Amino acid sequence: MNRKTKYALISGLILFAIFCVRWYLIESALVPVETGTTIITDSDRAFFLPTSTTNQVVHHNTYSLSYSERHEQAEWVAYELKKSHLSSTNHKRPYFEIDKSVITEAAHWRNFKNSGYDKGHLCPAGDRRFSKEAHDETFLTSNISPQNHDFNSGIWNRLEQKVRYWARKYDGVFVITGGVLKGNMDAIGVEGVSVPNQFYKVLINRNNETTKMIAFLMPHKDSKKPLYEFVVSVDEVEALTGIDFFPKLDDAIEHNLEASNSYKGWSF
DNA sequence: CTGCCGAGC
DNA sequence: GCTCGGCAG
Repeated sequence: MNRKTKYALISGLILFAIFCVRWYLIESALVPVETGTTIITDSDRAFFLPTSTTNQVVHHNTYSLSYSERHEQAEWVAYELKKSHLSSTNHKRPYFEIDKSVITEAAHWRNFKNSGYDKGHLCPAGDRRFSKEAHDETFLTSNISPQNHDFNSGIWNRLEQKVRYWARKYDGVFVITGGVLKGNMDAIGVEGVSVPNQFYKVLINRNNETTKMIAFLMPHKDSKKPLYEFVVSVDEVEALTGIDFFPKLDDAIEHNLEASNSYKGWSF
């Protein structure tokens, strides 16, 4: 073996080793990775983004998410719902696609086939009707969680409609939503997508001088109860999920608002 | 609105 | 495999 070949071989091995180590670090969530189709710079979305407990954040054009490889779904999905986003345009529902921006590989929709669970949107298609691109972007498997159909089309749907109502009434809200990926959960499909026992939504609205927030925590089952009975403090959702919701918000404001479970200022 | 599924190509 | 259209909560 000549010198040149030896050099090529060794440098190849080193590069391969680096690749393996990097992959291991990403897979075990030891280093943060940030990927996606867009770069968030200076916007409300960048400001209101929660922390990631899984170290894997993906930015799409109209929403961001933190992916949990272990549970094969997002631990949160975050997006702005502006008043101007609200639209009655109908789009054809496309097929769900695997989110290629998820490095550890997002789940295949086949996991949901015959599972008895809906492919429940986290960022609802109904919130992204202002363009075909935005609408289709919600049909990624990184944006869905297994949901009981009665829950999805029932109380969860009612909550999503309430969010649209507030977006119109209060000139936009920022939404963070997901399943609580804790405790003993059922799992579906070959890849074992976890079925959350609870789902949450955290909303914030900032207008001129005032900032207000509200959080909901719901058991994964349908209910006829009024929505306000599911209001909790943001602190409670944080304690449950380990997610820090508004790390960039002024500490004093953050502390007060997150401790409150009052829904004053949010009309039902 | 939220979805699923079967027929037909 | 994909698309259309019907059906259900």
